[in-house]
Formats: sequence, structure tokens, C-alpha cells
Amino acid sequence: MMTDVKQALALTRAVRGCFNRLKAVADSLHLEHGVTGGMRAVMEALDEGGEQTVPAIARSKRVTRQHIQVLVNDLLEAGLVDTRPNPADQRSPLISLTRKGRDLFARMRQKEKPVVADLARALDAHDVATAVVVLQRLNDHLDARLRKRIGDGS
Amino acid sequence: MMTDVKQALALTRAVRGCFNRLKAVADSLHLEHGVTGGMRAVMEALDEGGEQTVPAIARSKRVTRQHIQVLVNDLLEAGLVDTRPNPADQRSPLISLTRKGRDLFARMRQKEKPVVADLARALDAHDVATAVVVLQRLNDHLDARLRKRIGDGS
DNA sequence: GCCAGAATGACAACCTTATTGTCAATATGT
DNA sequence: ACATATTGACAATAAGGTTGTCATTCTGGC
Repeated sequence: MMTDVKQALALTRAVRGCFNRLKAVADSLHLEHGVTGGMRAVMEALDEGGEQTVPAIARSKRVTRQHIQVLVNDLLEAGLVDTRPNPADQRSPLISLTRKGRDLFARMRQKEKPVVADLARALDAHDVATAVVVLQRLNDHLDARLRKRIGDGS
Repeated sequence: MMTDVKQALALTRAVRGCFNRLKAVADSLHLEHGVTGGMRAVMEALDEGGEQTVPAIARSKRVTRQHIQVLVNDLLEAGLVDTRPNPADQRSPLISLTRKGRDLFARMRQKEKPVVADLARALDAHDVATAVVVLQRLNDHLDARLRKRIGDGS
């Protein structure tokens, strides 16, 4: 059955609201580590995707490589990530989490755990699964539109 | 049935991803009107909530009144909103959309319509309804946590 | 009514996140 | 080999938002 426009709008509003609150909660949890939201997001990309180049991280997050470069430089200075020569491209080393970086990321995850578990307790598993599928479909759809737009422009 | 932690994390990731894509699509739609995202958000608040004071808008959006004040001043200059003396508080006039503001907002909505309708076509109504409920529950839960945190701090 | 304390508009300084532009060096396809 | 694209580095800029301050108005207890 097809969704009506009103419902689709309600979904987008709910997503926007959730995002802001999630950000506020995450910020309140990670204040003390000296790691900014951007740095944390890069660490997450490395934790999930393994070692990657700066431009690869930028593309996956749809931001400029210059922005990611700055964040990675900050992480390097903090000793949370390390570089390894890239056999495939000598300009662009592979970035990976150091032991220290992995440990810190694990500690941050650990800190999130009770909060997320608290959320989990309040929500029905089947409904959450449905919501995740809906949001992923929405993501794919939006991606297609964004690609088309970019395609139009060039 | 209770959701597990992994699923709850997947939900938060999906929300973050959706938000970014929604923002990108919305930006691409509203570039030409000379209305920034912030201004548009204030217009939305006024369209949905009727005339309000600046601090009231700020509170509903969890940002500082100073920030909203700047946006409202921009909107005033653009002739998109107007002020009316507030019988309840002489310092803080009531802000409302002008005819021009309402028309522009309607035009922007109209422009969104085919996009949202396209989304609606790709999604199942029942699933979307479930997703909206889940996200609203999530919102409430996060709100409770944020209030508690603020309560702790003071 | 009076007075302390809170809320408000106005203005300024600043921070964070992210973009665009540029340059020199390295890669890549033909 | 050569044109074109990609990359790291650096700088300038922009948007969105915060904090701080001042004078004014509002509110609640007395």
C-alpha cells in the first residue's frame, strides 16, 4: 500500500527531530574525551570500514576531502590514528586506528551502551526492525535523487 | 518484545544517514529563494504553530533566543514576517508570517511535493506509520534523558 | 506599591563545522 | 610522453550556533 504525502512528511519531521536529540545526547556523553563530533565520526568510519584513505572517508560521508584531512590530522596529533604507506597510491596513505584510538572508541561505545540499552528497552524489536528498513529504503531513494541531481548539473 | 542493542544502534545510524540526505535534498530544492535553512525553519515553526514570540520559537527548537532573533530580523527585513504588539509582554512582540511569507512558504512546500510524493510511492504506508511511531517514542525517550541531564547539571 | 530576580531585544565576539580555491606533487589513461 | 585527474597542504570564507553583556520590561513575594 502506498504512503500518502502527509505521512511521508511526518516521517521526515520525525527524522529531523530524532537527529537533533541524538546529537545532543551523544555530545553530552562524549564531552570529556577531547574528541569532537567530527573526529568521532572519522573514528567510527575507520572502526567499521577498516583502514582507508582520506578521500575515501570523505566520499563515504559526502563531505570534502579537505575537511576530513583536517580531522585526520587532529586525530594523528592526538595519537588516535596512524598512517601506513598505500601500495596503491603513494600520495594518499592508509589511515587506521591506533591501539589507543581503538581503546578510546571502545570506551566511548561502552559509555553509550547503557543509554542505547535504555532505548532498546522502550522499543519493540519488530517495530524497530521495520523502522530501520523504512529508513534504509528512504536513504537509497534519497541517494538516487542526489545522484540524479548531480548528474543533471554536470 | 525488547529490542537488542545492535538494532537500536542500527536505528540511530539510519536516522543520522537520513538526516544528512534529507538536508542535502532540501538544500538543493530551496537554493534560489534567498532563504537560508534557518530562516526556513523559523517560517515552518510560524506556519505550524501560528504567531509566536522569538523566545518561544527558540525554546521549541532548543536553540538560543539570540540565534532565532537574528533569523527573525532577517525575515523581517525580507518582508516575510511581521510583528504585532504582544498583549501579554510588551518587550516581546508576536511574530507571524506575512502574506508574502505564507505565499513563499507555500511555494516551497509545493516544490517539495513531487519529491515527497516520490518517496511516498516507494514506501509502504503501514511500515511508515510504524517508523513514525518508533521515532516519536525515541524522541520522547531522548527528551526525558536530556531533561534529566539538565536537571542533574543545575 | 516596592523591589529583587527573571526574561527580553540588541549587539558583539567567538566557536565549530564545513566549503571553496589554489598549489605542487603524484597517478592514470591513451 | 603527455594531458587530465587525484591528492595533501594551506588559506579564506560561510553558515549555524553559542556565550556574554547591557538596558528595559515583567513577575512574584512582601
